[in-house]
Amino acid sequence: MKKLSLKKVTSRKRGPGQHYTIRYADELNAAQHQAVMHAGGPALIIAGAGTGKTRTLIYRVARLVEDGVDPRAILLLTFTRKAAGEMLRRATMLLDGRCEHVAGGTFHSFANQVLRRHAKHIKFDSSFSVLDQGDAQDVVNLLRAQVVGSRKKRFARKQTIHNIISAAMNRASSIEDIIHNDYPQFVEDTTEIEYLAEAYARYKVNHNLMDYDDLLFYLHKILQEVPAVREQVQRQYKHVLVDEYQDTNIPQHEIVVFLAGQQENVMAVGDDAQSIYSFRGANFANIMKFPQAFNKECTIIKLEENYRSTQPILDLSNAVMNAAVQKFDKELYTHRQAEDKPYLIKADNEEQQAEFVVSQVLEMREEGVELSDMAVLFRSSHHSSDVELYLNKANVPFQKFGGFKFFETAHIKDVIAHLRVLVNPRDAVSWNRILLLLEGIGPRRAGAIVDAVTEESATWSDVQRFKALAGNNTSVEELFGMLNKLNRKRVGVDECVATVVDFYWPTLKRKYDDHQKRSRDIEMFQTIAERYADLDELLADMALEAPVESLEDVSATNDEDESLLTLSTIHSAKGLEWRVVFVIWVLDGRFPPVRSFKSTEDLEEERRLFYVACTRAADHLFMSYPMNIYDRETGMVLGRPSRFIEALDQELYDEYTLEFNDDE
DNA sequence: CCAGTATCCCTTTTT
DNA sequence: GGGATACTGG
Repeated sequence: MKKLSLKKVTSRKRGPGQHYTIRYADELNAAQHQAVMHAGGPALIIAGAGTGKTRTLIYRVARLVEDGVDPRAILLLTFTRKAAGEMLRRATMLLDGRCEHVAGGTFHSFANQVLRRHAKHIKFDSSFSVLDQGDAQDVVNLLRAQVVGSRKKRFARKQTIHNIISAAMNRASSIEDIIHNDYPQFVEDTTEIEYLAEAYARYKVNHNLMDYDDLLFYLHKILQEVPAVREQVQRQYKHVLVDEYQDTNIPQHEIVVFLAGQQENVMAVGDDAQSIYSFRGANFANIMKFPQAFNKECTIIKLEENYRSTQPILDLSNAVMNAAVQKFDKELYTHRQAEDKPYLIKADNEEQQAEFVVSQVLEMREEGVELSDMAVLFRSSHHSSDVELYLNKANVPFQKFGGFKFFETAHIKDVIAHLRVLVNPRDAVSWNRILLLLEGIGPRRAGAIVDAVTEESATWSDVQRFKALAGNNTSVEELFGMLNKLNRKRVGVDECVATVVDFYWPTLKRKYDDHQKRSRDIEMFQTIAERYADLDELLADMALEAPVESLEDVSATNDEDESLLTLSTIHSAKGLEWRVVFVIWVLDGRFPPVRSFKSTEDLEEERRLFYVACTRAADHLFMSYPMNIYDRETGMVLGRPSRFIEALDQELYDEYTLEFNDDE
């Protein structure tokens, strides 16, 4: 079966294939090898789950570097920072340290880098602040107040308004269309929302702020409208590799086309069956249209052999996708046989489901499976709360991905807001936030001070003026005293953060009953902040590449090498794999959720999400659901397994109920 | 003008 | 369980 290949031993002549240290042909299958060796021009790799997509990208990076391509001229775009870091680490292990210099990261962090360098072309200052989701909503809320006053009826909430504006950007569509299609209940408010969208855009320009969508929008704009920047970027990157292409939206797709330049050395990797980000404007049709975007002919390569999962797991996963409305032209196969079929576990209630997961995890650990080889996956981040509780009880260390993030908690954002005004004094939202924390300052006085302090001619030393605006409130004086001190003395990041934390400490105690727990988070933040030499960089990273772990694991990870169980939303689990995977809450109404029932499109996205969940498992797949759960929204009593499972041939899985054992 | 409380509504996934 | 809003008391 093994192919023989000729290998030159002594030749040091330049040219492809004559000086490789890695035996590509032996270590890759034919399709992977073709992708790795692809010389240049556009290429699309359609890669099913577990078919060695990441491996292929890594080997390609190594191959390019071995062929003498400057690592800094290779750009590797991914969706999560986790994925980018992991890939470069593996490439470095495979080849050598040269791979560390490969340019890479998420679309957003790449945009951030380019835009800071060329900010003047789009009339921004290079010290612009990046707004995360919550910050962006706060800005919208500030403007919303102007509109809402004149209305009797309930007006859309800040989150909804921001979602609409964001959806219009990401789908390259108009506000009107988005409201019409997705938010019909706000059709009469279209004019106001359109006005708010404009006001929001203006506000961000005036205050030197960018949200996530702006990063992509302005990168797109600068590449389109400023030839000098476009050509410079195109010269810099000789090869562009994009992972998870099925999750790109229209602006991202166009950015990739710009980056490709004349040479069109761009390789996109993705799986149409794993498109799970349509809420962000991604459309799996994008990946289908990819080949037409270029002048040169696009090479298309399919990877279909799965190296991850056993055949029974693949059989079930394939069956899930075969029932899709839009069929995908792909059937995964493997040589990994096993007798163990996926398990479907019917629990009486939520607690029993959680107990089952924990006891099964412990049992597998007894059998020698590391905790880090196991994961519990779920549709929505709050689905894991019972499991978390029981894991804590049983002293099982875990880390959780997805859902609410550490840096989005109120107290951390409070501290960050103080730092933000130091870097960007025009950041009115942060000013507003920190002023409202002071005792005796409400929306009115805060607003007056924000106006005064963000004026063009304002100087912070004008403390008495600000104090007067707040009815001679002394805490205003203290705040400005602290900020002025930091502003004058160019202190290090660590000292700066320490000063702010000291100042914030009494507020924390006053505002939160659980300040003990929260102060530990703040200590954690300080530890992270100390690693930075530059405040700008710290703040940009907090919005763009903040660690995704939530609080729980912070206490759990004290022990460096301790093996941790993973809890994760399915979205955050994309691209990862574990030997043992639990998918919990596979209850019709939770997964898929009730709200997706009436739309075929939404249901199909849920189906793909379910497919992603199942294909994370290498050896064992446990799916569980509790019986008889009441749904407050609809008043329905839910009790059936997910329709994706009910539609399957019963031969594909084994069904179990739970019995109590007394030997605990 | 601020702070505290009561009430109603909505509740996904990520950069 | 959190956010927005309305109302009350200081």
